[in-house]
Amino acid sequence: MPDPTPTRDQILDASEALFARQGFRSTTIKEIASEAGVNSALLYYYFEDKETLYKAMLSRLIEGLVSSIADRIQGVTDPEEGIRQFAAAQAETILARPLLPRLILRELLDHDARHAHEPLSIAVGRGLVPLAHLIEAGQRAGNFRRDVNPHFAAISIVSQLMYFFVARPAVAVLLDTGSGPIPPDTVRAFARHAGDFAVKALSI
Amino acid sequence: MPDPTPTRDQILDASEALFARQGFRSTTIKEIASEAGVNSALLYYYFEDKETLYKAMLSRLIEGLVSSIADRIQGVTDPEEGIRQFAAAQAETILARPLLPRLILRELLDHDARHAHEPLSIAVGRGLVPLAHLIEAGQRAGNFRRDVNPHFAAISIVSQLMYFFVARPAVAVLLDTGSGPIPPDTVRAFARHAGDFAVKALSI
DNA sequence: CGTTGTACTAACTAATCGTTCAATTAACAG
DNA sequence: CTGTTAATTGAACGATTAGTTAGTACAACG
Repeated sequence: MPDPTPTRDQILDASEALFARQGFRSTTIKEIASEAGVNSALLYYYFEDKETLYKAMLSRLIEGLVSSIADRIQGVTDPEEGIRQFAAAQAETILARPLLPRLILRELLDHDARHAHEPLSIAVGRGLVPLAHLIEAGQRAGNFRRDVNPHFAAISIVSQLMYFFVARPAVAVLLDTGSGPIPPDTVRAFARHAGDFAVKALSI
Repeated sequence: MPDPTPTRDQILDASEALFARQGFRSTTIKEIASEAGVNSALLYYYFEDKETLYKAMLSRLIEGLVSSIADRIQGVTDPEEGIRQFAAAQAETILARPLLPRLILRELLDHDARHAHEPLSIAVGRGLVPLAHLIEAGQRAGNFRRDVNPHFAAISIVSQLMYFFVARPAVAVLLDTGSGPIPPDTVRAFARHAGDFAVKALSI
């Protein structure tokens, strides 16, 4: 991990936005350079090639990501409260960086492509572990049903908000929202629903 | 919708597989032609250009899709049973055509790109409507909690299996499955879990 | 047999895009 | 100022790829 410089960060910011919106292959070096306000040759001064730039961008992303949500449920002892917190934290993380779900889903979809970056898939998978532990704790405490696979349940919980954002065009049809981004109030309402949905599904 | 011919269908089959795995931009005309066993210029005999081919492939997909899952819950009167049937139908549909979720998610992600095809997003959104109706029926009948938004709940239900498939690399990390496709038994087990999860979340 | 239309192909064109490189400017130490 | 290194650029190269064109094979039909 090389030292961050202002220009280098501008390039990473630009590539994050464009890769999220358009994907790896549809995003050109010149587009990124233009968005970052620099000459396209400069990207090769800071990064070896397009793929390296992409992976550097994902690495920077992972650092801030894994901690952000997992930390939020670290101190929580009550499993029910932990699940609600998790959903809320997921929603706030995404609201703060709306491009995140698209970036992650694209990476998962392109996992077997040449430019893929295993660490992200692994990080996403590992991000589910504390959630599964929380559910197991609830089962041991007698609050949650024991006939539920904690791993499956963890997937069910994260899937809701992920899909909600990524399937925005379809969700907009159903909710009759406009074509722009989904209003933050609606997002928070859905996050409360998702937490509630999971807690009710798990509780005895 | 032009008359289907064997060669035309071969081309559509090949493009479906390749677009699902690699996305629109990463898939070349020659690749599709090679997979279909024909010369690349022949694609321009049957289709105007790459984008038209892509849209034709999606149109063919939608026809068989919307009916397939929606029909399955058409005759069902018991809402609880309907939700379980929906999850099972979703799983069987995907098991029969494993490329479906990736194709749909890619299209949703690329919705604002040039090659996008609104009809699919609309079809996916509309596919949720009968599910929402089922939940409303359950609420009226007094079986389901009334403090749940039926639209939100419909999203929660479909999201589970969608994410389960699309996030395969991350799911594999959590479940400690290998790198290949997830075993059908595991898929069906998750589908049962998803139906159960939803029913328990909704029931009073 | 000649004509006509359909299915199909090899070879080419034009444009795009990742990448390189020589040259220019900015930063700054002595 | 001067020399040295780091940061930045314009212009070009080479590879890839969507799309075109001109033509061939062949069946149907008169």
